[in-house]
Amino acid sequence: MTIQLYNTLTRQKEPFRPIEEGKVKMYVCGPTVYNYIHIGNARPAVVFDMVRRYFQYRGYEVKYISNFTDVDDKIIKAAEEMGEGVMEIAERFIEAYHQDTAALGVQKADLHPRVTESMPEIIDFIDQLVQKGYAYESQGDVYFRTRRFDGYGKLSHQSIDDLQAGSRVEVGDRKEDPLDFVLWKTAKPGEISWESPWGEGRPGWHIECSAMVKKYLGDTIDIHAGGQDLSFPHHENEIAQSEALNEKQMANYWIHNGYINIDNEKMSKSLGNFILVHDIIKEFDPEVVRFFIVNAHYRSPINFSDEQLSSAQSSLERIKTTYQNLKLRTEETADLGTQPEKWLKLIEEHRVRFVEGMDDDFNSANAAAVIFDLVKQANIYLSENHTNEEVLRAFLKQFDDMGFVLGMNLETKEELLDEEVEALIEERIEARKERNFQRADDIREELKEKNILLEDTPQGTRWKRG
RNA sequence: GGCGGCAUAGCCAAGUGGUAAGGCAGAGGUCUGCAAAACCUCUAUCACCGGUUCGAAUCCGGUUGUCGCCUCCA
Repeated sequence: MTIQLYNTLTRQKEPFRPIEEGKVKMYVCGPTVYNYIHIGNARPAVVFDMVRRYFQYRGYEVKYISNFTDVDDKIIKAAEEMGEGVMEIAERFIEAYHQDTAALGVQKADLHPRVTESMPEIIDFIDQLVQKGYAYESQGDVYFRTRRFDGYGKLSHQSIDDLQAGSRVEVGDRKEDPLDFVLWKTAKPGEISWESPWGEGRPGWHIECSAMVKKYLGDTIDIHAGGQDLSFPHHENEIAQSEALNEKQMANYWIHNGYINIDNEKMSKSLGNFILVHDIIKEFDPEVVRFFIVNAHYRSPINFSDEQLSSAQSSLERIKTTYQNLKLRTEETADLGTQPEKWLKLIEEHRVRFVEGMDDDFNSANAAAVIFDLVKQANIYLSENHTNEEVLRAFLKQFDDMGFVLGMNLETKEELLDEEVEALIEERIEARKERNFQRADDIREELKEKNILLEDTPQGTRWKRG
């Protein structure tokens, strides 16, 4: 089976065929760093991390690049408001980005190139477009001649005339045509700027990705990804720039994640209805947030609410409890289970179903359903008196693999309890042996107030944090 | 105005031609000293109308609702 993925370019699912056997070159548009990231920004980070993990799981070598836009109008504005330098602001929020995404289980990209570190390539890119007649200088700005590029609109499936008919296309008096977009902006006095053949200035927003993709991954890459709102105009413009210059298809597959909504409306910085990852992880475990995101298909819009997160929390708890119980049982089981073959076969069937789910355009919602099915089977198995170590390990291995792909670490950190609590648990075990249930219940109640929940299982008393 | 998505149980969410995955919540039962966890059982004909088909949530046409893109945005 090959992996099928929905290509925005063709609007259909296509089998994935890499440019180079066994390898995936992938570029994901990263954030403009002038604030903490919100949940909407977190979604592409999480889902494309999952895509990357799945390719890894399937044995591909993935080269994954994600940029930082560290100079642009919004950062300049933020810098003015906060009375800080542009570079300082960017640096601070890049650091915060790494912290927040790491909390969400996102692996770092192989490279996180920044605009300010790619200036020679960007300038060179623009220069070549000018030489080829695809761009022109106008009072220190440089614009792309949109109509010159034949395929314009092929990603967003809009005809160039429809776009022009849209009333919102900005008409700049420096432009030859309202559809033209800026590649290089001349600097206002005092603004951060770089030298160029067209004077002091800085890059327009779209050119950076074209330049970085070319520099780090080449003229044609396998997958270019980003949020749905980037498909137009950002990705459309990237295609125009790159393909005008390179005369090769920029990316074979374009994939876009759906929005995160609040009260059914798109979460966005400009609407102001956003929730920062930074804040939400004070309330919910970051892995709950990740599970919530991964539990829906990446192209579907999802509504964000505390209620939904609580639901995700309970769901995740179910998986973890079973995983824990499997672990516990391996420590004390003997190899005397009956019919191990039957169970090993069943686990294998779940493995196959999981792969089928993920192969189908990274359908993690279906993949998650497989996990829950396996949880149920594991629970049934655990209720048997005799278990077999090989089977238990096979269950654990399968959960580990699926957890890796979805980015969930099912292992709980070994936490130590303080001596006082330790002693109370011991006392309670004794009390129960003596059938002094009153005392046992009192202790359980007392520990509950300390957020430590006790569970009496056939294998003994277990505790967990509430 | 142009283009596109979505509409499945109380909530969330898969399913794109053969009679509705999974999770959360709820009800009943089993197990347990009790509780927790777990297991078993129960809860939908898929917005509406019409068409194609032996057969449609799934295809086609229309209606309604809703969201989004066409402007910075993940």
